[in-house]
Amino acid sequence: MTFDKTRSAGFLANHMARLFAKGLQQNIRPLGLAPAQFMTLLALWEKDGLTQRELVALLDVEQATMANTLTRMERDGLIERRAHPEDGRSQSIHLTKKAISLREPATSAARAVNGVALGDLSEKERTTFLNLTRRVIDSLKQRY
Amino acid sequence: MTFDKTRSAGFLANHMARLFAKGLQQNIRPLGLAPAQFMTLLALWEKDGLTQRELVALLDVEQATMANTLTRMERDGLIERRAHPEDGRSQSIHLTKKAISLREPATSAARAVNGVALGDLSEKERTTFLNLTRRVIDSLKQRY
DNA sequence: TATCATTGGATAGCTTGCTATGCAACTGCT
DNA sequence: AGCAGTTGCATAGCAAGCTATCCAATGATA
Repeated sequence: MTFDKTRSAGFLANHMARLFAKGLQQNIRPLGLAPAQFMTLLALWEKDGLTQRELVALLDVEQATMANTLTRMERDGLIERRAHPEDGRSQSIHLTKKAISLREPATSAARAVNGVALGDLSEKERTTFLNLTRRVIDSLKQRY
Repeated sequence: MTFDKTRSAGFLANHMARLFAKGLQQNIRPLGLAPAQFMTLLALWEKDGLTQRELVALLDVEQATMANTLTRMERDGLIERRAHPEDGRSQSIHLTKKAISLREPATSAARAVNGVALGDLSEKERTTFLNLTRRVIDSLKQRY
């Protein structure tokens, strides 16, 4: 059995992301949220009324992915799509009261997951980990 | 705009994994492979004839996920499911000639992606990155 | 031995990602 | 003004992840 899962960065990245998603999902499911919805809310909590195009740029997902996520969020009463005053093609995305009220419980649930994940690392190691991860992301983004 | 994507480990993990998958997909698509199929092949190249249950344990995905991936791989002529000689419930998974012949090109394609991803890191930093990632995975696995 | 619990897989149904297309609204140019 | 290109979204269709269920084969035990 020479197959070593622990030596490929790609394999590890996939595994880690799945575990993060699993933890986050467990924690925010009681709130009626799914992980991608939470990520989208993170952006909208900071600045309500963004357009889909702006959300795509902020979260770095494909436009089609965002369109579908927004449709589910609208269905779940988290956002409203309003006609954009200046551009007939686009819409601005606005939070509902429900979505606004979820900010505190949802972000603290997410912080809990991050806490578990980094629980075994020292403060210095955490910083190193985040910095290295950012650099890997940058390298990948440049090429792909 | 206070929303800082670069400070949440979970957010970064998701982003990094998506970029890895994107790069891998670009590189192995010409071979007729998809990322999860490649991961599964990694295990089977090392040891042909594993059962689904063993693959689930090795790759740490849910049984249902693996069942579906195997179905697609069977459809694509990469594997065969054969009746297990000792247990009527299970089947052993065997590679086709096609799958065996893909080992070299596919693994070198994957190595190329890892190379790009870690391209900006020193040898020492790469080791550190992999070690920290493994520790994060361990912490998450213990709790979730 | 007959029953009950466990185990290996399959299936249904959902989210989130992707690529590929199509369409309508805007922009720029002549 | 009109046409061509660009841009913002929506939709279709697929892969891969998950949970929840179900079924059949095995195993354990009364």
